[in-house]
Amino acid sequence: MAVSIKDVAQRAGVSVATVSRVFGNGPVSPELRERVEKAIAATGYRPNLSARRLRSQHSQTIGLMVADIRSPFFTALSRVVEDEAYRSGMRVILCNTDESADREAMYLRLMEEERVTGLIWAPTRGGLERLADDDLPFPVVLVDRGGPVGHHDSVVLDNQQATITLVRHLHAIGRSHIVGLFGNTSSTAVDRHLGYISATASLGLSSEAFFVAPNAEAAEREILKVFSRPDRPDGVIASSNLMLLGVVKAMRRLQLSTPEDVAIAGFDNETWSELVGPGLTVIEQPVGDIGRMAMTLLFDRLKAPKAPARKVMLSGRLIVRGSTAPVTGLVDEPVE
Amino acid sequence: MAVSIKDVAQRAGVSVATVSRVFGNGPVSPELRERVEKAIAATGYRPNLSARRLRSQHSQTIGLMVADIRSPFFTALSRVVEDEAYRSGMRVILCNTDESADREAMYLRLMEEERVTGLIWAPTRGGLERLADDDLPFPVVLVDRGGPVGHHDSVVLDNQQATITLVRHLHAIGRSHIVGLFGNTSSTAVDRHLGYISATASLGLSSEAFFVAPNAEAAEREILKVFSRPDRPDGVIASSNLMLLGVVKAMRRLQLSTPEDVAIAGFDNETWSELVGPGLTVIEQPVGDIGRMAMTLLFDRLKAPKAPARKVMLSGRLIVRGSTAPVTGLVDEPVE
DNA sequence: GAAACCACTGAAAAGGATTACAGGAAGCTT
DNA sequence: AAGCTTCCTGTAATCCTTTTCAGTGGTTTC
Repeated sequence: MAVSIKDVAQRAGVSVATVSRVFGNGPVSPELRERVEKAIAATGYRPNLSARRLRSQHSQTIGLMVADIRSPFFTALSRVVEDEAYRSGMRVILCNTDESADREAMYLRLMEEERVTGLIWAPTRGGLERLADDDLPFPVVLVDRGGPVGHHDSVVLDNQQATITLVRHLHAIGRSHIVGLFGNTSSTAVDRHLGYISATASLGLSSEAFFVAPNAEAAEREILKVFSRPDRPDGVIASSNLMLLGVVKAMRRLQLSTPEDVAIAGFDNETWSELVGPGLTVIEQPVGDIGRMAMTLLFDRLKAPKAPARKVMLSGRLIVRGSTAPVTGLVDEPVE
Repeated sequence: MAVSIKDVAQRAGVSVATVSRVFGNGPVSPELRERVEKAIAATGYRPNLSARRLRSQHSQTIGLMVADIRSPFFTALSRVVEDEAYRSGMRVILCNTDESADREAMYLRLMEEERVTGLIWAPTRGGLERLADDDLPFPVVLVDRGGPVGHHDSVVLDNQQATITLVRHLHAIGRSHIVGLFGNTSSTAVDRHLGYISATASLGLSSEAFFVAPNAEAAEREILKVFSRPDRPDGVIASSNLMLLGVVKAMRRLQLSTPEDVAIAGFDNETWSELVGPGLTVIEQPVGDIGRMAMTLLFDRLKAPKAPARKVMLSGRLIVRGSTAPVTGLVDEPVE
């Protein structure tokens, strides 16, 4: 049996309340405090967090639910959230939903059982819909994927604007047949698609969007299919990091060169983004700010449960690299 | 106040013991079971895990301590560990130590307070040393970084052999001046360095190793320094994924081409490894197997606390890509 | 028909902390 | 010197479950 607060109290010749107060910074005379601290050191006592949580009725735990921690954006996000949490003496429970609504539901139940203080969640579209009905016993901050501002706080990239920026950029370097490749599970893709539609329309460009599972393999397959048609696009915008990699792979497979034959761009900046092919043009998400803002929204919500929901949109930053470098002699200009 | 087991019992007209037994699959008559289940559904009751853990004296929680979840190997590892854990009804507490012994110590204390069932840990060299003294109240499985088989189970790549494979491969494509770049915090780097020494020696090659912080920036700086000297190496082996990216960056900066001027190779295969530069030659670690084996060792250890410690070594797989493609006309052969 | 057994069920005792409450000693005020 | 604070300290209740133990009623066995 592990040493409990009772053993420490006995050894220090004080009551358990006093030992507890030494931990909780309650009023304890210097003399007793020292005796207790000695007893703690001697016994190697460690407070039992389950007991503490049960009695004090707060778990000091927040949940983090994402599709897959291996997706670079979520990797970075989780690191920020964990750091912020530990800094405030909180613990994080991480769940990978794999974009499955069933797993989301299962993990939501787990969150309830853990009595989490709050949840930071990048929901699927299905999960988002269900969330409207369910009312959960803890505050939820949606992250990365928000939907319209409704019952819950959220912090997302300004996806629409970011995609408009990408389309405009491709247009500016002389591309006119730009296809969009989007994920088929998240609201993020919906917003980015909206931006794509709006930008192509306002520039008088053709508009053609494809929705696939948000991973490299599906993206590669789809692009291979699209590019097997006679009228080849000269630009591709991919809605995520991994999908962009799929596009690059497809280009290799088709022996098309970037940016000469096709200019490509996407989302999320990583260490390797500048090293893939001629360097990938991307919208960099301020993932640190997103994570910290999510935590801030969560803590604010805990203080003011009734305050109106807030939706925070952060802007992305366009990083231009070789994959969208201007190519002279393209399109109308005759090649020498 | 949330609904507790008492409320459910009352509503179902049974004792709390019966409700508890419904969850624990104890003996309950079909009739009562149904009444209880109805009451659970009606009240939306969720068992309180803190109370359960306190009473039943097992936390169903395992700790996972790694340097940084953003390091690709650890990202993948954490995903495997989480999956396996949830499959067995366990939860995972993830900690990022940033290679700091202080943070390791701090998180070890946290693990004790959480009463974790066991810990999977990629320790720093300092942490490994301290571990010999400390005796922790839960089993520890070392992963990725093992040191000599001592008091604890471990599962690691056969780092020495893997590095020998890399050196031999570079030699086989005609490189003779191969430098090694290793991390300065982990035992992994020590083992890889050993392999490097042994391979270069047995092949009669020069041997020159550099130890830096295990990230892209430090690696890039070091390589820039090394390559500013008159006698330029024609091969580089980097001890991790991120360091290899640093090497690639340095090559770009120096305007050296790969593999013509310098062949480079490293560790860990990622989605983007084949897309960086001409494709990166790497040793792929069986990270899925490593994670699952770690869990297996942990569970075995729980069953047999006194059994002798086991050290499992798994072999890596060499994936040859463009960064070490044979170049005709190199070295001795005259260029036409 | 008594004994043994079986399958359930409930009352009550943990499990290890926090915290409301009350008490005691010392220091101040009047 | 009585009365009031102030500052510590200890007692005991409480958080929500699981689990032991002691039935209870019914069935089988001899």
